[in-house]
Amino acid sequence: MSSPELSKVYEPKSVEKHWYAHWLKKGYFKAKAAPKGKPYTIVIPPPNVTGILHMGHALNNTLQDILIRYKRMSGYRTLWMPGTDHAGIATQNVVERSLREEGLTRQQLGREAFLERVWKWREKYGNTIVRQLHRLGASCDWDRTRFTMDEGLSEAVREVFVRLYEKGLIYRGKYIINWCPRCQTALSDEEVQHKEINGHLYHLKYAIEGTDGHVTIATTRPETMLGDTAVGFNPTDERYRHLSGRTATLPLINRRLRIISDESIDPSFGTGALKITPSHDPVDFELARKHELEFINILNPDGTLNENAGPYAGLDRFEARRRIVADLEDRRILLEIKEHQHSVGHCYRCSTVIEPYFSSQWFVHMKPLAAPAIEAVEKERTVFAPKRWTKVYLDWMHNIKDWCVSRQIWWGHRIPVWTCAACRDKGKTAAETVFRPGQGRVYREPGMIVARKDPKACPDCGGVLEQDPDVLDTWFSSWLWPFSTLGWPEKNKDLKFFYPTACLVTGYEIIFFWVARMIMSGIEFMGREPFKQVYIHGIVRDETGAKMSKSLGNAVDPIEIIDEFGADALRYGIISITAEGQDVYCSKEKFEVGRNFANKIWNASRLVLMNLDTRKLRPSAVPTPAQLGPINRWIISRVNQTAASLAESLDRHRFNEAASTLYDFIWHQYCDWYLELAKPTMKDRATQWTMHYVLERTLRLLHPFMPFITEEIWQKIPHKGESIMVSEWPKPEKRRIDPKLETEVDIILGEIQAIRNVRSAWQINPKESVTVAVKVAGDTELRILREYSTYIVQMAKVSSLQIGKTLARPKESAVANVGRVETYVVLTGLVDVQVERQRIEAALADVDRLIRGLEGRLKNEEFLRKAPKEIVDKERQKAVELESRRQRLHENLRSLGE
RNA sequence: GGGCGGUUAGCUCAGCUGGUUAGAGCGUCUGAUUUACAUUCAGAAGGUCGUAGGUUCGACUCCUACACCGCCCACCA
Repeated sequence: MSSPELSKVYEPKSVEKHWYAHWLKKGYFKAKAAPKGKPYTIVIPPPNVTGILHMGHALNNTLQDILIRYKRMSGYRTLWMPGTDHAGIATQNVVERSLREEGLTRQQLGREAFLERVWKWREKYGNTIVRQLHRLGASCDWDRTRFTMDEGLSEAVREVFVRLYEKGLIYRGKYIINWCPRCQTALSDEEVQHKEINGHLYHLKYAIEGTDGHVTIATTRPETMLGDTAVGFNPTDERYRHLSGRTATLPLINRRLRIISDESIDPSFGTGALKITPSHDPVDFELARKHELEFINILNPDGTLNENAGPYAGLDRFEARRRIVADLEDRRILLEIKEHQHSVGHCYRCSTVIEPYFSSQWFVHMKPLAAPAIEAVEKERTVFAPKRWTKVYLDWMHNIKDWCVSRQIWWGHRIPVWTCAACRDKGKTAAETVFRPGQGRVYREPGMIVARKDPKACPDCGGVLEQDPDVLDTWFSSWLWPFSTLGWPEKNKDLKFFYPTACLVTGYEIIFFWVARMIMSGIEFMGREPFKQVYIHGIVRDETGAKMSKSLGNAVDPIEIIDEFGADALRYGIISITAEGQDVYCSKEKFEVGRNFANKIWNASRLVLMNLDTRKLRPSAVPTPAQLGPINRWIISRVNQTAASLAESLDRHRFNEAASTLYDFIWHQYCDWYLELAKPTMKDRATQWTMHYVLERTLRLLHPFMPFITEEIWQKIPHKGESIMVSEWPKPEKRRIDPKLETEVDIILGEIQAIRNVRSAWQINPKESVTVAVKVAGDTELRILREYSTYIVQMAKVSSLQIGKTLARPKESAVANVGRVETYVVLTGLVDVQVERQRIEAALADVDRLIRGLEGRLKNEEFLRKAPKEIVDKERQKAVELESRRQRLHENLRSLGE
């Protein structure tokens, strides 16, 4: 950079662009495996290719970048692995929407042409989020960017499918699954969001064949009655026992229904009698299997009713509900409609009400995979932070269900299963009816082939093969992310060096979807859990607590914040409000704090640069302690103390604490106190050396949080090395930490504040100097105050300062008490006795209150006996101090009376 | 139905293993400003830490119950 001068206000835009390009060019983000190095790996939670950066991403990625930059500076071989996720359903939806604007459907286009469109779409828009991450300052190794649909990762998916299949953990089965009629695909249980809905409970009367009687059932979905094949009740239920073995008649279409009894039916719900719809309800499905009932599917994949619905065929499910309710009412079959709140499943991608749907799908049997993953967390080989998520994880894992992995969409990894129609037709039994997953037996169907490489023809008969039309759940590729991105199944150096990763940073909404499954796959395929720590952060919400979303229009756009305030301000702002694991409430104003902070740092640096004689300053020529003097030594001690507490905060993932430690140090200690104290001596070598030492160190400490501004300033002040981002993380220099000195300086700062307080209370013009007398109790204070008196004079605008142990209170003076020091500020002609009396009395009341509390404790035998000695001593000392202050205040009051 | 998180200054939130005179930012009020910064400086006001019990020498902090807000899980036909 040419000119060492800084502009008056920090302008992030050009700075950010310049340094990010520079870092990229220099290859600082690149990770190289080196057998002797210590690895530190983070894999990015791959954002959807369809995604645009929102505040959740900003938080998630800032956290990762802080860790990575911190560890990089600390000497680790860091790899932050980036990439994106093909997001099957979401991406397909987006592309279909754009097709619809052209009046087209994917079916009209056909599978291949549609997929071409998706790839084109991804070429055009898929990089948006990556570019946005650049603007955030993310130091990912971009050359390694992976995509879940690229060649290598697709190979990993195949390999995993086949291995699991060969282990007998993958099978096809006909089950009730969750069906989204809009996306027209199966969903896993995790992809269903349950919402409380105010619905209705309909009581319907089913006639009993051969009698005049009837049975009344209750249902929330009356349209499903068309799929009923039985009626049930609890065997202990006296009301219905007489119906055992009889037959009921389904209204409207007069189907004959068996009447069964089963313990699982709750007699206290509704009427105690249950209509059984095996194809459209998971509970009924189980009952039907047990009692060997008939399965009747009444739905088309798009949610309309099919030919089994008789007169209602072709109607949409909700329209059918209205019509059926009306018809039942007409025929006096509908006895009652009750308000009824219940939870209804919705598609997590499009919010459509899902239907339990009977169909043939591929499943992964999870129990055997879960067992070692449970152990990994129980034995703390993988640790959650905050800890409470451990239980959430374990509960889910202990109750894990088989994973439905087939999706009836086109965008995704095609299921590597083929069927030879000829061989299938020759086969006699359907193997799936006897297959038991997890028994070490491999699932087989006649004519079925599962293969790593696309087979050309049937290996048995040479006949034509047809591939399963379905694709795999997107999470079936994401769960391999920590090792598939490193080249697995190939064995290579990177995989060996960078796996397992150090820390996974993510939000709690994907613990089941992603985190748990990665732990399982990591152990299964790599033999080791994929990360040592899982840091779970909160979700970003708006100021009313609503989840931010584009559709609600409440989203604060991170890119807008970067444009207006700068990336560092965004990063600082979002981190400063992130208490461990707590949700984040976000509004634009929060980022002003970050901008102001950046500006403060900028201007402090300007001041330092304006005064620094960069030609004469030799950072290596350390002044002696005597040359430095107390104030320089104080700030040097402080910065090292700050470095120590910062490292601790970071290691414990207390990011907001780390942020506020830096804020407080830079703003209040370095700027407000040190630089102001140092102003008169800024041309001195000791001060110059100190200003620079502290600033340079501070910039490095701050760099992981605010990478751009720190690089910009660092480059303009004397420094060692070519970039702050590859400079060394400042370890605290313990020998420069001096707690005794800090206590002394604190007394002086308190003294200055006390005088300022008096001045302000009496409205003394800041330009006017005051005469001050300070009475101290002991020799220590006397020494300290004398030693630092020039600073008091300077900072509190004092013209004459008297210090002594036996001073009389000057006439017409106001008094301030701090610790064991009493300060008189002369206010000739200003003192209003009444006002001063009130001030002293207020202070006295305060002291009295504290003394009462202390005395209570010190008179308490048990306290004296049971409390630790240090605490008791501390309290005693406090009591002595407060007592002397009380006396002084009383004296002050008396002297007012003159 | 089970579980989790929250309830602290007007607002938004820190406060980690019990011992401080309970903190910050924003907002409010008082005052300042010919060069580091008004994206600023100095000072101030403002809190019975959701409620009720309990443990303890000592509770914002630990325990129990309750209330309200939010979230997650569960086959509430």
